[in-house]
Amino acid sequence: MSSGGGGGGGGGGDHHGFYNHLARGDGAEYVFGSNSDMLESFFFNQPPASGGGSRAGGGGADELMPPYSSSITDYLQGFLDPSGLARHLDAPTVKHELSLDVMSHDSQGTSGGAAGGEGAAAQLTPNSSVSLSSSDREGEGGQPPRRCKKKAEDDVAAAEGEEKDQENSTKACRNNKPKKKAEKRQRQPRVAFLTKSEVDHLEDGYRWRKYGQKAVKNSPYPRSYYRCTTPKCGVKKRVERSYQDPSTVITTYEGQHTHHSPASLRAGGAHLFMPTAHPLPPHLMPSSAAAAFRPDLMAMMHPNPSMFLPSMPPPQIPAPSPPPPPPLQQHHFSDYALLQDLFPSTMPNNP
DNA sequence: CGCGTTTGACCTGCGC
DNA sequence: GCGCAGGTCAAACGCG
Repeated sequence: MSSGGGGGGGGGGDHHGFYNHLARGDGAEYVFGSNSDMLESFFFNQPPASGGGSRAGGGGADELMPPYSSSITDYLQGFLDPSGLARHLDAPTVKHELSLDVMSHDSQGTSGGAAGGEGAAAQLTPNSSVSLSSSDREGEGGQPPRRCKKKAEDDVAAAEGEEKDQENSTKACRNNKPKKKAEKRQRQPRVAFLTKSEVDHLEDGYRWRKYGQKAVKNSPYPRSYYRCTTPKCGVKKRVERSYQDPSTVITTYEGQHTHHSPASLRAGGAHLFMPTAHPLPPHLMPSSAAAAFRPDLMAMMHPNPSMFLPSMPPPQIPAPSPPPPPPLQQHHFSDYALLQDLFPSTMPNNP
């Protein structure tokens, strides 16, 4: 509904390279990346299935990892859902993935973010400093107190044509809602993905229920809010389209699943799926980790002309002597340019 | 009928 | 304190 499906297309531009940016001050931020060009890069930078097999290599990433290695590992272990990966790869609308951004939020991140992709954009500054919080105001599966029902009142009011009474009763009811002022709203760590896709809601192996949609300031594309439908699982995700690059979908996950992916269970892949709770879609894992686990699937992820957007430069047909992969730093810079392009308000001019 | 989406209203936090 | 914008709720609605 919302976005007219990738129609905007255009702005794509040069979206090569990958992100492996990690930053920490008092908080954590990770930006992994993935696209067709960077698959090899992941291989270059990290041994498959090594302890941090899922880490993004290169740069100063490694030295930044230790404090968060467990979290990252947990996240990325969760990526290893072959069924989800396979299904994702089967989806014709998904062109390729651009990045994932593991971020943590405290209450500061809940509002007032940068215009446009707040979730992802607000955390893309390399020097950002956000505390890692693992609690949520809704607690483990605990929903906030529900508001009183309004329907009965509405019906009665409508029947009697007493709009004022309805309004009063509604407001009075809301006033009865206990307000937890002392408990500051806290967020669970978030993970944002930038995904090249024509569809907003990407299949990720979990079942989601949409519970809201909001217009995003300075963006023609609305933001959709989803919640995991599994009982006691409070994982949420937000899906929005980048207004700078309409072909890019920003998916932000919040919380950790307390269950396996239904898709992985159906596909009999549970044995491959690490039991670690995590919020991330299995198909959005760093490619090297995927390859380490499923080399067969990895082959599917290599550049394929049919998987490129019109705006994407045509894939290089391997010449008899294929050119060596570009230096890693080159990826870094092109990626940073992309991030600047996507989130100009949050990216410093120079890395 | 069950489940998921749509949509308007309301809540909440933050900046000015 | 006020206004704005993000986030959430829940009735209404649609679909299989």
